[in-house]
Amino acid sequence: MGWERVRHSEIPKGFLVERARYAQRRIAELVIEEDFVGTHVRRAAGVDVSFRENYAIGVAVVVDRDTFSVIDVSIAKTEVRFPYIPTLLGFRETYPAYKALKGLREEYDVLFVDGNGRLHPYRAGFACQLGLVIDKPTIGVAKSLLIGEIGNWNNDVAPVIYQGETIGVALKTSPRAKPIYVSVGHKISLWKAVQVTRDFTRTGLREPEPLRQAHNYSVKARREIC
DNA sequence: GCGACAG
DNA sequence: ATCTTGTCGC
Repeated sequence: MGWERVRHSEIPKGFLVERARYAQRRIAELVIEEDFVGTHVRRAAGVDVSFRENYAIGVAVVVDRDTFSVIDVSIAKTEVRFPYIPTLLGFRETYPAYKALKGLREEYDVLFVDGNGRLHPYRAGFACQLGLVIDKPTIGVAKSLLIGEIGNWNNDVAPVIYQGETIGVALKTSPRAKPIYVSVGHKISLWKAVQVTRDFTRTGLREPEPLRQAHNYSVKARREIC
């Protein structure tokens, strides 16, 4: 390492990228890739964050697996405190996402996060950061590839390899759509994460329902609350 | 050094 | 992510 150029202008005073990397190395050590989810995953939460002017709107929902219905919604508004910088997404979105999740009244077995988990240059993406804070099984789902190369497809799945290691999976949930990228956030194995993602994705739709719903509510909330 | 780069 | 209307197609 040694060099790191990052958009400097919008970074808050006192924030050192070097310290963020230190935190990420620590996060990477703390993440657990073993399954803490039971065989029956009945409820999943999903979080999404949208922005408007200098505000971030975090939305969390809980979805029932059998009916795909939304049984709880929580919305939180915070001030934006950090710019968007690839590989540092967690420092921008963890706080609003956390606040939204804390507002949920219903329980959930697993959490879906809109962004990568271990599929990150330091193996410490947004989903890992949030997963550790929430301390629940967490799955990262990104809509485009941040790093790595896609290996051989086996039906609808392909490993995402980075530095010789499979740290994510490309998943074609819908035949025509581009794949989504699944990776471990916390307390779950990669393969269980893929299975649960499948279980919560409605046929014909690209994203798992908790994330789709969280995003929908997030778009609505942005114009009603701001 | 160049280019790429989750949301 | 956000700024934005209609429009082509299943």
